Amino acid sequence: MPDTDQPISLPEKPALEGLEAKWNARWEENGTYRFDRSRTRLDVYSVDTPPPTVSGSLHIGHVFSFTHTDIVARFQRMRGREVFYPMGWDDNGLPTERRVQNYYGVRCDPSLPYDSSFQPPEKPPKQPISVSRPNFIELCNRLTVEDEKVFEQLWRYLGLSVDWTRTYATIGRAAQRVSQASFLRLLKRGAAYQLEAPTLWDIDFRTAVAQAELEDREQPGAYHRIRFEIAGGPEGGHYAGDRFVEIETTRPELIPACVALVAHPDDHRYRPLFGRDVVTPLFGVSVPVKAHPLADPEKGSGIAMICTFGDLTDVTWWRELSLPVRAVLQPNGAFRHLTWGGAGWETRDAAAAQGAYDQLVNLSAAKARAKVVELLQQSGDLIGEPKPITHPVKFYEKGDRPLEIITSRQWFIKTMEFRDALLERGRELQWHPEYMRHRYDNWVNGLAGDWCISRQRFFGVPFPVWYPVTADGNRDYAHPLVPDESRLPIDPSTDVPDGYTASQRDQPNGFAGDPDVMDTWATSSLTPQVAGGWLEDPDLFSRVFPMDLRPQAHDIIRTWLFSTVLRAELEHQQLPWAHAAISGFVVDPDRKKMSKSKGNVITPMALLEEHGSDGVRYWAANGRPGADTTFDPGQMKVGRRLATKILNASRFALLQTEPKGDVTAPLDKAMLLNLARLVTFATRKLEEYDYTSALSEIEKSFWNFCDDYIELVKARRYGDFGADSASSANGALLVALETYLRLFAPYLPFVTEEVWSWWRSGSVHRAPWPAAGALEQIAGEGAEARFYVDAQLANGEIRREKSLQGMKIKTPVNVTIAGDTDMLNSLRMVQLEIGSANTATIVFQQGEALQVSVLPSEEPGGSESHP
RNA sequence: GGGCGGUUAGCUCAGUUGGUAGAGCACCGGCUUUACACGCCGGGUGUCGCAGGUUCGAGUCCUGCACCGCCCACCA
Repeated sequence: MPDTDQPISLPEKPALEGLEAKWNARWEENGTYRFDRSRTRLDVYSVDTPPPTVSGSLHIGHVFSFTHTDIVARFQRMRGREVFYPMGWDDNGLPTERRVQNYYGVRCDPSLPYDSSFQPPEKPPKQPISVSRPNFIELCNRLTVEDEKVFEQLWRYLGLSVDWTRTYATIGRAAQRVSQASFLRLLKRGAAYQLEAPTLWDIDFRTAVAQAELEDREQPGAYHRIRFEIAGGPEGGHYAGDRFVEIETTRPELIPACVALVAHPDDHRYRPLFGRDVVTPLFGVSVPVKAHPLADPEKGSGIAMICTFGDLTDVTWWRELSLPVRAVLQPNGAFRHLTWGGAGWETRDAAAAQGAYDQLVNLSAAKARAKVVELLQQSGDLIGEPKPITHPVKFYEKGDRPLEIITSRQWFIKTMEFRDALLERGRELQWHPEYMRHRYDNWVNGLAGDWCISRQRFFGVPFPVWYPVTADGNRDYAHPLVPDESRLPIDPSTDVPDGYTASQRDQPNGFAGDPDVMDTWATSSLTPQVAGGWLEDPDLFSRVFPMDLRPQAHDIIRTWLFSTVLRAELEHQQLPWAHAAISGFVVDPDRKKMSKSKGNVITPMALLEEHGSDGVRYWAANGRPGADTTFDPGQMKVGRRLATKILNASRFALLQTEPKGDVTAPLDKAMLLNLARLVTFATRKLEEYDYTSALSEIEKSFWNFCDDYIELVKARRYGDFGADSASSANGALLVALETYLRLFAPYLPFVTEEVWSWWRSGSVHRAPWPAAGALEQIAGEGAEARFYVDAQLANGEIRREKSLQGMKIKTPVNVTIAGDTDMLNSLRMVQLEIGSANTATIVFQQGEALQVSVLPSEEPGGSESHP
């Protein structure tokens, strides 16, 4: 029997308004969600929270998926696990960099020393001020702190049961320290390395990008059919008598970068040419014709031009066929100056080549293409007209122009040699839903190279290395200088390596800092280590790692999820978490992903204020793991109605609690048995991360409880049939109320806490999750679930008949119920309640199926329904 | 090109191991029932994407196809 362990205090007219503010204040005051670090790993349930990007704004999709995590966290907390639920802010990376530049009117110049007295002007100046990287980071911290306050306010209002003393930022000290230390350890073990190699390059951001950040976009282009002269004239094979071989390309501007032609080894058309040279049009460079199985005889003319570099296939061919490099593009995407005729640029006519090439210098790829086409037409080397096509082109996901491939020095983390281990980890991980595993497998199987983690940007975690500068002023990349781990985090643009003085920076026989920063994912791939205090607090780390849950969206499986698995494999040789719960997107009614602009039109806060946090959470809870869910204010209204119903039903249950005693009435016992079944079902579903199925059953059961059980038990509860049956009803009502409040608590934290406070001390969110066994015990001997089920069935039939006959609920009636022996035996146990609820006099009749007939009676009903 | 998911009432979605199609919303009718009009009672609505197959029986299993969405792919 639940105790009203404090005097019951019921509001006259309970309402949902203001519950968010009221309870957030109490939860904060009482430390309701504070993590108790004295608990051991087995008792802990730890969550690797996704840090939202702070430079944008939170949208409805965030509210959606973060609610899912919170439901799971609250459930686990009530199950007795100590929940480690931190919150991170992703303020590291390009988006913040751009925002800070515009907001303060500054530009980062990593060559400048730190200026501790620097203050940005009131208004951003027209001419941006150059500041050092540490100054820049200070400004980023200053601005993001403001944004993070707004985010935290929204999360609190939504009711996330986060421990707000445990926040971290991806640009914060802890994250930098962890990122740098992990990097240094990888470097020491040879799992991180530096390489000068062709790299995917964004010409606008002027930085390398990783495979995971690519996306294909359909772009208009054209096949250009171009002839190459066969060196040494016509001879043999298919090409007997031909002076030329024709290729097709979408990038004719790269002819000056051409290093070979390639065809499939089995392609009989081109076999005679293998081993021979051809001459590039316009530039007169002799290049070999090579054979390689990647060449597709079906594509174009079946023979392709290899340039350094037009696409990733070029890189493969270049590497596997050991071809030279002829680089023509600069980091900004424009053609560079170069002199023809020298080493590597041999041509049979240097003057002609120079004359053609000089017309391309400083042009973008698109403009150079038009110019080359013009030149090819003049020279007669373009065969026919270009054929327009649309084809997929690789872009940086945040970029506006196609990526180029440019040779540069970059840091990599080894991934290719761990591919099998990573696939195995993917199998070990428990995915929710299961099928999301395929995305991971797909990605790992498709990995094309090691992970490029360096970015030629400023606002990120710096690489904690310097290079010795030789006597002749060159950097000695082969022997990087690294700090001791205890010095971390460091910024090599201002900090000085051990054994050197600041005056030796960039001097002969001195040192130079690595200018690059790490990719955002190189830091956020370490969120379990950052949040769990890997280096700062090993004791804490041992209590929370490996974590239980990684919640995230499916679009970043290839980035965040994959890279976190990789880092944990490299660092700890184990999975970073046991479960991954993948949430879907919020889509608008046209099945399109909700755009940011749309999300901004309906701000999350406005939704929460209109429908209440519990209402919005209810809608979110209807989105199963992995399923895209339609934005639907209608569901939020339904959720709000449910919350209101909980207020009112609870008020009814608590309005009169005396006399209160053991549960003895068959209907009451049966109701509790059914509740026990619900608890069993909901618990199983929640353990399986199927919070949606659990909620829908809890909700269905609760509405039945309100509309059927409460109506059936009302007269008895008011004392119409004596104190004993009233005390059973009161006892059962309180048990049921307590159970429903706990079942709803993970979903509707505000209304359940409010009602809990009317009659119980402490927080419902720290109360134990209901146990089916306890309910069965209260129901006791002789309880049978079907009494409740049959009572609802018969009650429904009588209501329907009365409604169809146009009667009022209170119209007295004579009811004949026919049914088989079992049914009649069952209904006799609840005859009193069915009769009183319908003002009916009931007669039973042996029959086959349940059949109910209703006739109006002359006398006031009810009295004759006494047993 | 490869993979994954979806296609069930006007809308949003459930349909557990194959056994006569469900819920909510919306809509319509009725109800001042002392917890609740943010309520209560009742009502109609479906060739379960298409075509085959297995089975006594298929929304559910198998095969193929179509459409929608997403992921991946070396894109000359």
